[in-house]
Amino acid sequence: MGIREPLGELGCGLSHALEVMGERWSFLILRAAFNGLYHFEEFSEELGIARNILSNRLGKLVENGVLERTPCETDRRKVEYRLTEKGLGLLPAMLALRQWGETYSDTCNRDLVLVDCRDGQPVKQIGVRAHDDRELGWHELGWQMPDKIGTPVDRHSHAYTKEDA
Amino acid sequence: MGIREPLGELGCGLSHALEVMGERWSFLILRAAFNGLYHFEEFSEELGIARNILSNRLGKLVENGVLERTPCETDRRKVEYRLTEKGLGLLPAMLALRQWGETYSDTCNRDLVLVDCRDGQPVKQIGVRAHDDRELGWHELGWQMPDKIGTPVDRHSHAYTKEDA
DNA sequence: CAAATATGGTTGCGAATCGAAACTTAACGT
DNA sequence: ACGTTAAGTTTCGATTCGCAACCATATTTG
Repeated sequence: MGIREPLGELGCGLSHALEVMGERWSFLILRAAFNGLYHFEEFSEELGIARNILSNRLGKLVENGVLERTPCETDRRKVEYRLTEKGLGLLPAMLALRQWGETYSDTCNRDLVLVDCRDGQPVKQIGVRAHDDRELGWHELGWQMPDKIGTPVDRHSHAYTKEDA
Repeated sequence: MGIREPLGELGCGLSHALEVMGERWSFLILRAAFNGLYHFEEFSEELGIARNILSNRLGKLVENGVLERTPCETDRRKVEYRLTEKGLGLLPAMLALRQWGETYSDTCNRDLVLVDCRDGQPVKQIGVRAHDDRELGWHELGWQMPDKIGTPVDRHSHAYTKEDA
């Protein structure tokens, strides 16, 4: 029956990431946190999310170490949700998603550009880089076992199968 | 009532990306597609996802231009789902998520490393880069209006508010 | 050709999750 | 003391999910 298998059994880090961030609203809450929102009511108002869901998601993000929950010193009704280091580590993933969305949506808002605040120049499109900084496409990539690193991979010689994972 | 507001009203490209990829399983289907799976039964077996949900997700991914659905030439019972250019464009986002998951999960599988298949060297950690390739953290970034690009941004001089968006 | 099998779904139904609004609890502010 | 604000919790109906069974078509087998 409808019991949700944790998804974490699917092996790779992606599954873990999705367990933490894969629910509706999680990424938008994160975006709001990146944009400097701290309080429950701020998230609620900004996102228009139902309060019970917001409560649940914030709890889960805290539980998973993405946000830190601290009662406010000056006003003890308030609670502050702040990004942890782990949460900040999601910036590349979030930005990559955003850039992808911007590239392929014709309706989304492009009024603000993410820039290097030192010089005001836009950041680069996020991509996959080799150790020597070359940009790599999917066809230039392959999976290798940790003990065989450094051995070139004959990509596309075989399709992916369970045995590979 | 539980009617799902499209989320797309939240402005930026992230909302659009989440509308396309934000549902449970979507990213794992994509990962499977990147790993060379083409057919309904392959996805079904690999992921253990319910068939109706798989059908629905594949349909949505096709509808959104991430996958292309083509009946197989040689066996017309079969259907091939292949990544489009738009779908391939999700590689950085997916990899960033995976890397994040690997960094912060202690249980996930690290038996395979993504490498540059030319030389077998692992790819770099995905990050945000300035136009001159410096790596940037969140505190070095700011939002700028398109017509003011090139003007340094005084980050953190003000918190994010609705007016900024 | 008929029957069996493979592939890619669709349908029905119960369980889990989501969403909106009302309610609760505790802390300020005056 | 009284109203207000902040952060949730509860309630309840709507939606979605997961499982199993069923269906439609194409291919293989006898």
